[in-house]
Amino acid sequence: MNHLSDYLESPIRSEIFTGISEEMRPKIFSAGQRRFVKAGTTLFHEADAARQCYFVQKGRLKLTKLHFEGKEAIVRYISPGEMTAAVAVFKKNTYPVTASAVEDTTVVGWDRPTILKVLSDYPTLTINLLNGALDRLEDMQNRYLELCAERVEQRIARALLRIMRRSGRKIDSGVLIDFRLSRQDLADYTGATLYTVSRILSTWEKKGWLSSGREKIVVSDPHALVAFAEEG
Amino acid sequence: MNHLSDYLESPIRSEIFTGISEEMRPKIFSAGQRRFVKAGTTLFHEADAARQCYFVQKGRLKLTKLHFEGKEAIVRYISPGEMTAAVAVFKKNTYPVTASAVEDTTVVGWDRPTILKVLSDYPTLTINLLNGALDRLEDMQNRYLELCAERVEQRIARALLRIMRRSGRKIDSGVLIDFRLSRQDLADYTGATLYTVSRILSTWEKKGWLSSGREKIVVSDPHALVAFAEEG
DNA sequence: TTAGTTCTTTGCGCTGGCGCAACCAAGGGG
DNA sequence: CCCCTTGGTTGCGCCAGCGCAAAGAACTAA
Repeated sequence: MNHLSDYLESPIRSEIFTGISEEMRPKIFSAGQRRFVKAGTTLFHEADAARQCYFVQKGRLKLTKLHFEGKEAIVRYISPGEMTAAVAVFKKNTYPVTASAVEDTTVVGWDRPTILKVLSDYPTLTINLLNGALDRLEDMQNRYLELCAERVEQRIARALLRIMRRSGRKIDSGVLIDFRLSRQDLADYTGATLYTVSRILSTWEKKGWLSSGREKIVVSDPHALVAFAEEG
Repeated sequence: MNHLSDYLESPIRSEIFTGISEEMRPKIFSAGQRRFVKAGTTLFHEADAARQCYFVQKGRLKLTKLHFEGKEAIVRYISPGEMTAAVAVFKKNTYPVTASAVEDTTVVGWDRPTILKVLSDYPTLTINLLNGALDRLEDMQNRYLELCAERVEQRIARALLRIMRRSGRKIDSGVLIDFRLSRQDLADYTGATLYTVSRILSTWEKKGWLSSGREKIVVSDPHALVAFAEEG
């Protein structure tokens, strides 16, 4: 028997602070600036000069890349406890993505001189950052392979599972994805279109695998989705 | 007037050793083991325990990921002066990709304890590794966006340009891609099929943009390719 | 409550690109 | 030199998924 909670990750996983004692963390945070990002607004824009890197305390960020006409791809969602824009620390570059808040979000931001100081005080942090970058690289490579090798239906199944694992909340009827996620978002995340996503979710709803509303999805049978994603 | 050489990168770019004095480099190399990888053979396999990371001295590696039935995706080509499998250093993980030699290749490999020692002796190296990982992440994100937003023709154009920039050699008739690159390889690199790639290269050959033979491509009009890739 | 906006659903027709099949061309080993 | 393997080309049919259009549903502001 499979339990719904088997499909969820532990709520907050600040791998970034692994090896840093609890007492030190407030000191690190106080070196940065806390900032509130209202739902729907933008924290930083792709191609802007990268001045700060951020830690998400509460809420959720959406990282997107825009293609020159119209289409956008969702690169990743950032949950509480994760960092983003590490690029701002090490490269005198521009942001490679746009970060916007899916819901009201609070972040802590450090500018380059500050974070460099912090990193030299706590060398473990550099290693943790590198680990994070390697994780994201691997994740991206996996999604790239899926995009090459699988058809839309499978990719959507995987996307739902991936998002569910990181941002799912168990409720009576199944696992609720606990932020606003539209058909368009899922399409941008999987390289499909809004129409196709809508049609596929409809079929799955009829099969009883999930139930969905406006910008809301509850996965009621994750196991069926997994089976579907794995099968040929 | 555009010169062909405008489209090429400088031949060897060991960003990994930026900030490390020339005298030190032999010491770092001698801490590792030199290894010869015959064309067509495999240096390491996806999912094997990651024991060593590698620096390519000569030749060329192909990094691929295999999907469970059949299809494979080319994640990246590694040219002389670049490192790969940094994951072996920091994570007690498995390799996320397979590395095979496209041509006869020599690498230097370090196992975890050795490279950790080296890194603590030369802290700049850690930063350089992180920089490299961030570059590759960005590259992957770009290709992901392209795969979502563009059609095959454009992706193939971009792929050719990308490969040409890193591995092109100027000859009389244009820029020669200086390793064996089959239609299948290009297809695996762009998420297309062998047939489609073949058809597209044929059309471009008729237009005079390139000339190609068995596992060989010479781009004679890079500018036309750029224009094609950029246009809608 | 109403009007306006934003998100979703679904029918329908179209097409980019896949993939088979059959054939051609270039190496390479003996 | 010939044979055999490996890679490339091209015609043909097919279908997954796109994208328009039009209607419906849910939220929002006034």
